[in-house]
Amino acid sequence: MSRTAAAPARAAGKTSARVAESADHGTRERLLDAAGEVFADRGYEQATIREICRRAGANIAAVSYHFGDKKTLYIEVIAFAHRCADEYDPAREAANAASDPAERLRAFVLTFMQRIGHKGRPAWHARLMAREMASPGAALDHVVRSGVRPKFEALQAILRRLNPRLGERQVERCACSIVGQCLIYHHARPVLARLFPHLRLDDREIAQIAEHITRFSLSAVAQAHLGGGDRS
Amino acid sequence: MSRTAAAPARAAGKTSARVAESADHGTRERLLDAAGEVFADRGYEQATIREICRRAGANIAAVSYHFGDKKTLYIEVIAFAHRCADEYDPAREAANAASDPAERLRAFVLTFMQRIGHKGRPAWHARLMAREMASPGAALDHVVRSGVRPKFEALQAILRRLNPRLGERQVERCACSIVGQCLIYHHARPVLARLFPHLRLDDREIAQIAEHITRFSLSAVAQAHLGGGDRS
DNA sequence: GGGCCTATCAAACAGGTGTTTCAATCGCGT
DNA sequence: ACGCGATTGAAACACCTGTTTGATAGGCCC
Repeated sequence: MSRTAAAPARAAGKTSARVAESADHGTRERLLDAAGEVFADRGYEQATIREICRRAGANIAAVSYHFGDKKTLYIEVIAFAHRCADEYDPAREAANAASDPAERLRAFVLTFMQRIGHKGRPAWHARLMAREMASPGAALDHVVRSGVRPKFEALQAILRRLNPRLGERQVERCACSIVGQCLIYHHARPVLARLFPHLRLDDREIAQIAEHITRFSLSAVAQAHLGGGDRS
Repeated sequence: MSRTAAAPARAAGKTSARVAESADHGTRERLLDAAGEVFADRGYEQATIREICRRAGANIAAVSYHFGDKKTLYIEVIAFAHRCADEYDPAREAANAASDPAERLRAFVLTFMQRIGHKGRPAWHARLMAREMASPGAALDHVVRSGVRPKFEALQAILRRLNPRLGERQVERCACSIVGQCLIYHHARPVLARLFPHLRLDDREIAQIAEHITRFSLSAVAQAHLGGGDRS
């Protein structure tokens, strides 16, 4: 019942090697793009295949045909977002690889905040990640493994260089503190908008907030006696 | 169509003044309790009336009868959670009213973290609030006005006493930084669980994390030159 | 041109949702 | 005991969800 032939969905993904740029480029990619936006806006459960297909100008059966499943579509959207993010990142990241740790932290926070804040068109990548972090979906493991963990370890490396006296648990908790400071502007945006009506979160303000978070965290990390727990 | 008589739901809410403790105490309150838990766990859209009624041991029509609507039930659950939280709080808060600001911050963070972390039975209040903060539902305005804003202003008062040289915007951003550090352990719990398998978030660890956040923030707030933006 | 695979379409399907309906039951005042 | 309102019960309603179906074109190679 659930798996009749399983051929069409796989066929589109495997055998269309040379058609991937002519015929497939139309619906399949348009579907990925629309799905990313809808998933980022509404969340996995709340997003409907019908709206995705409507935005992509495709038929309702297109998702079933090209991806076979809503869950599979979601996973491939995550992977697609990942590919897009990866080819946008390494330039900036490599450039700051050699600079001093404080500058690296500043760049890390600024990049994070910019990705979160931008409401612009092709910016559902970060929103999707944040959404997936908040409510675990089908692709959480994949997102964590290849998206979140690398960033987190990069941040932890920066922290260790900033203050070599920090224990491993302290490094982890400082990383959580920094990421948490950034994420609240995404997770609690509606609340913050009501609390602080003057909040606008445009480019200038995002840069200011990133600078605040950077200095806030630099001051804190510089303190050696952050302890309280085990030093592991 | 949508509103036939509207009598039964209102009748239960208004005319049952003296029955509110005998007959109503059974289903209505049991419904509120179950709904709070389900709403906190699954979120508004994902929570089903059938599961709420099943947990409350009530019929499917009970919600429609006692509250008339799923949205109305949700709003009353928020109000109910608020009532419960208010009668649990002022004791602790008043006790620390006179102590020094650093101790007040420590108490604030610890209370916040305990409420967030506890998975225990009657602890869906904070989880509900956090859930509502992340995804704005029907009762967001009410939650912010009477639930979040007072806490936030209390925190800002503490910060002003900690460092009187802070500008107003800086106070706001420091408050966001502190709340953000706490909230990540709730919003991103599944991710953190995968990133740090050793994380257990029991009472002892929550106390340690609260202590970390407190010291982290105290070090940062103590720095005078946090600027970067306007001083407003 | 004739088959054959790929892609799209409208329509329908099974399942789950919030809500309503109407009969049956309970509790209590008279 | 009776009657009446408040409350509960099982079934049905209309709607929306993801998924499947069978038909219909379109391109491509032999």
